[in-house]
Parts: sequence; C-alpha cells; structure tokens
Amino acid sequence: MKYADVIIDIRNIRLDRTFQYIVPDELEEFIHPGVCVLVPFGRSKSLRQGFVIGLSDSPAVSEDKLKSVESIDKNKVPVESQLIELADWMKRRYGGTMAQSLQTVWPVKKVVKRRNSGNDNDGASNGRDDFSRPEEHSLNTYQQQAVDAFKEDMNNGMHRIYLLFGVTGSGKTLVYIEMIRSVLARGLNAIVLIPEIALTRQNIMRFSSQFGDRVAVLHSRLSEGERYDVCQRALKGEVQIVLGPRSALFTPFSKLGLIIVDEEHETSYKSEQVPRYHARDVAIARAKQTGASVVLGSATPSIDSILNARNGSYKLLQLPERAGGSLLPEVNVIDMRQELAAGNRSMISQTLCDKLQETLNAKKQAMLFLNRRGMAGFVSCRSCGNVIKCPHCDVSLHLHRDNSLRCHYCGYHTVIPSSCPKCGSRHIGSFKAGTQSVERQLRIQFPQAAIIRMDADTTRHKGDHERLLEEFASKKADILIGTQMIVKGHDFPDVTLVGVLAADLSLNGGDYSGGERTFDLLVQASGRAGRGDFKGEVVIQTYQPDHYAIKAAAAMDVGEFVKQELSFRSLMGYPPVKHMLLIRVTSQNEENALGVSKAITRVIAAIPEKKKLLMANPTEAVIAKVKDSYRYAIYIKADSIDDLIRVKDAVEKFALGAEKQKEFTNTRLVFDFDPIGIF
DNA sequence: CGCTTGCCTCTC
DNA sequence: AGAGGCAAGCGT
Repeated sequence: MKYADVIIDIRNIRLDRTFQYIVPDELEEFIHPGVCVLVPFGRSKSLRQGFVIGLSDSPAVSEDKLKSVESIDKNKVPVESQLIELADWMKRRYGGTMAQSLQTVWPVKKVVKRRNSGNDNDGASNGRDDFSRPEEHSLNTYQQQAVDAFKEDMNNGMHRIYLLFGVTGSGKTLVYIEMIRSVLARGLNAIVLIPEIALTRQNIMRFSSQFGDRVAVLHSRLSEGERYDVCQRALKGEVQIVLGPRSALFTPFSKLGLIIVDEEHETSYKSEQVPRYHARDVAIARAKQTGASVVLGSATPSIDSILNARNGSYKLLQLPERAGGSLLPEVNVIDMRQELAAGNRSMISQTLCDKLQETLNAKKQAMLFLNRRGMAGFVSCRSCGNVIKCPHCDVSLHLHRDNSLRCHYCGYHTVIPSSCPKCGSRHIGSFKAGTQSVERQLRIQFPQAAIIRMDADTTRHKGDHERLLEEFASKKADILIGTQMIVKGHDFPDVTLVGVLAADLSLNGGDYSGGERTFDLLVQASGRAGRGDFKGEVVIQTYQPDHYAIKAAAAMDVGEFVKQELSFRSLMGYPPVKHMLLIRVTSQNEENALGVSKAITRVIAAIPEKKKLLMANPTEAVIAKVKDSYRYAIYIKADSIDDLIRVKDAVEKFALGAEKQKEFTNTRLVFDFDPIGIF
C-alpha cells in the first residue's frame, strides 16, 4: 500500500502541512511527487485540490483516519519534483505558506485549450528553416574572452555564478547567445530572464533569429493555456530556451544548464506578492539544486552582486568597450540651483534648451527622461539643494497629508520648515514634476518639433507601449518624453541627445537605495545616447550636482560610485552590508494592527540572539490604509540574512499559536527581506 | 420550548 | 478556509 503526502490548496498557515492519503491501486502508477490531485478534506462534501509532494509506504497516523485520493486533477501538469524542492526552499527563505510557494513555481490553474501546433506567440519564432544561423557580427576580443572563460569552466564540469559586467552597448546579448549555444551543444537547456519592461520585440528577435523554434517566450500577458503549452513543450524537449520575466525561472526543464539574468540590478526582479522572492537569489538556488551555471548581466550591477564578485563568490567577466566601437557620450551636469538664481524657474535649463535646438537642426532625435519612481514627496531647498532627511536613518523624509515629515523606517517625524534649515532660503517645498507639464512647455518652446509622450497615461491600453516606441524608432517624432519605461534596452541609432530632467526624484525616494537607483538610471539613460555613428550627448539636471551618485554617473565611474555607496551602506547598516526585514501587519481594525505589531516586537525582543538584531518600533506604513485595511511596519536589521530568517520563523510560529486570539483574526503578516521602495 | 447566531474545533 | 457542533439569546 502506498500513501501520498498532500499539500491542500488552502491559504491558511494552520493547514500549511502535508496530509496523508491512501493511494488507490488503480491510481498508483500515476501518482508521484508534483501531481495535482483531488481529495476529500475535512467535513466538506466537495473535493479540494492538492499537490502530492511525497510518497511513503507506511501510514503516519492511525490508518482509520486516512481517506483516499479521489482522482488526479488532469487539468494540471505535474510540478517537477525539482520545482517542489525549490518551492520548499522559497517557503523557508521568504515565509508564507507552502501552497503559496507551490503556486508561484507552478502558476498554471487549468488548461484552457490545446493549441493546434507549436506555433509562435508574439513573433517569438521566425520561420523554421535555419535555426543556427550565426549572428552577422563576430565577437570582439572582450566578448570572446567572456565566452571562452565560460566554456572552459563548463569543460571542467564547473558550475559557477558569473557577473557579466558590460558597459551599455557592449554587446552582452551576443555573449549570452554564444553561452547558450555551448550549453545546448551539451544537450542542456537555458532560461533567460529579462525585466518585463525590456521584453520587446527587438529583444525577442535577437534570440529567435538565432535559435528559431527552440526558443519560446513566456510573458505575463500569455493566457494560462499558452503558458501551459510552452511548459509542455519544455518538458518534452521541443523547446530548449525560454525567455521571459521572473516567472520564466520556473520553466520545468529537467536538464537545466544555464540561467541568465539580464539587467540583474533591476528592481522588478523582486516579487511584490508572497513569497516576496528575488529572482536573482532564486535563480542561484535553482542552479545550485540542478547543477547549472548562472550569468548575471548588467551595465550597472547591483551593489550586492559587485560585493559578491569582489569576495570571490561570483566570477567577474568584463566588457569594457562598446561593441560597434561607438564612443560613450559626453555628459553635462546642470546645476538647477544656478538656473533658479539666474531667474529660470522652468523645468528645462538653458543648456538643455540650446542642445535640443541643435539636435532638431541636425535632424536627429532626443529623449527626455523624467523619473517618477519613488515619488515620495520629499522636501528640498531649490536654492541650495538641501533635502530634509531623517537624522537617524539618513533617508529623505516623506511629506504626509497633514504636512508632517516622516521617516518610513523608524517613524521619526517633524514639522515642515518654512525656510531652509541650511541656507535660510524660503524656496523650500515638495518637489513636483510631471511629464504633462514638460510636454506643454516643450510644445511652446519648440512648436515645429513632433513630440511623443510615454507614461502611465499614454500607455494604458495594450500595445500602446510598442506602438509609441515604433513611431519614435521610425522617426515620426523628434522628441520622446517619458518615465523610466523608455530607458531600458532600446536602441535608437538616431538619438544623439538624452536629457534627465530631475535626477533628484530617484535620489530622494525615501529609502536607502536612492543613490543606486539614480546611478543606474543615469548610466542607462546615458547609454541611450549616440548608439549609432554619431557621438551622443547627455544633460543631467539636478539640485544636488555634488552628490556622489551624480558625479560618478557623469564620469561613468562605477568604481568610485561603488566605493562611496558601500561606505554609506556600511555606515548606516543597510544592505548588502547588513540585511533588513520588513514585517508588515495589515488589519481591517486599526487597534488590532497596532496591537499585533507590538506583540510581534515583544516576541522578537525575547529571541535569545536578540543582541544581533536592531529593531525599530512599529510605525504606520507610508501607505497607511489600503482597501479599508490599516498597515503597520516593523523594520529589523541584522548582520546576516540567516539571523533574519530565524526572526521570521519565530514570528510565524508565534502567529500560529496566537491565531485564536481576537486581535489576530483578520490580521495578515507579510515578510519582506531587503525591501526596496516605500510601502 | 424551539429556533437563530456566533464561537470553537477539526481537518489525513 | 469552511462545515458541523454546541451553547447562549430570544420570540412565542
């Protein structure tokens, strides 16, 4: 007699364990770990869905308690046992229930319909003819060195983590393609992760023209049926490369040889849902599990990865030159304080205005970039550039509706000053900037120019994003104004001028990563300029021209930036030098949210190794109320992630025991490790 | 005395 | 999560 260990698909921590079921003889050959089954559960008359995660030969509880597996849920595909193991790792690492982790690694709910053939989706595949046509350009010396180093390790049976650090335009994609080619030659498969925003036709074509039908694209807009289809083809080996955003990480390849994480510094690799995993870390976990290699690629690697490359955990591969030999652009930093002093109150400096005119005269194109991420409503002085910061946490304070200024890490608050505490100027206030007002001003100043604006407003409908980029690429417009969505990975050879209108917006997002976000952004934005045969120019406008992130970006000096940023992180105890855990407590009832938060801080204070921990009092979250639920946040710092995982375990255990108490009903806990942004 | 209503318990 | 059990609450 066989017994199946089943996780019931109910999101409740009290049920977050296996239940044993008798496997009927007629189902025995079909039931193995990963299979979805329908089982009776509790007093319910209807069947519940469950995942088989293990099998045993003996009953673990008295046999009269056991029920039988009713049937196999044929609407679902078995989760590869590898992926169950990965889900288990994710549950332990990030918190939440096993059912939530299983659903993350296996998001297919049901089969909609079987599609007629291995047709492409979204133009991923490009005819069936010759799938290994070499790229037109051959590798340059640096690219060849990177590929050779990778191949040599593979020949020696070594699986490592590589950091491919290549300047913008250095041809990282070509290196990826050669690495994939050598992995395929060994009969292994590859996953290529790219940020959702960079999942453009242009990018997909680079891979599909090389590998044809052997590559498939997964993306969030795919229907469940289409996703199912790609997974089926991956299981059968018809597809050997899958390209997609972070969820593509869970493609059920059984012979995985390589995971590439392109633009590894991108914050979109962090999931916003429980389990709040980081795709970079899960990629590494999956690779370790299956004996695969990982390649992390970026022009502006995360501080985290740079640290790992320095301490030898990752092997560094560098591409220090642009592939086509085009030169890096000239960068001008404009001090907006001086513009104000000279009487220019607009959002466009005189220099940028002049250079826009030159660009239009030369019949070239310009991109203007207004970062709106982390619009935390910080308060700064327009005369001296001083930003009001938290004295304890050294992050920008956030302007509340009641005109108070608050730190979202520790809850410190103060009143908004009427004049700048540093220079006494009255030009102090919250920083406001919008793409619409920039567009309006440009239309007045350059009535003859064709302008496209790309932001959340103009890209609301499906296909808007692609259409506007196509229009710009085909030179139907001279100027493209946009939010961060225009920065990533696009290659417009006629763009010679890039303007960053307010570097300060990302610098003062209110969390510890402002410097890093700004540096990335400026380098990536600069990378858009002069990719063709003409030299590019970049104008960066800021009220803080002396900030190290801006100075280093202007000089394209990654080494200097990393040095400064690391000294800030280590001084303040921020990741990756130390680590942080955010515990968010959400309840419909405000007293309960606060009460539970306080109870949690008491539990943490009672942990034996509490000396390793640094904990702030619970604070109201920046977004204090969402859909009638009140949100409190507790931030904890520690030297190592493992210390914080132990904190999570202790809190989960406590919550499980205390669940019966009134305060805890309808109260939800979310764990977020090394959180980014303000929530 | 019998019915609704809310808390508790248990789930292989 | 969700259904059954059971006791307090209330109308006739």
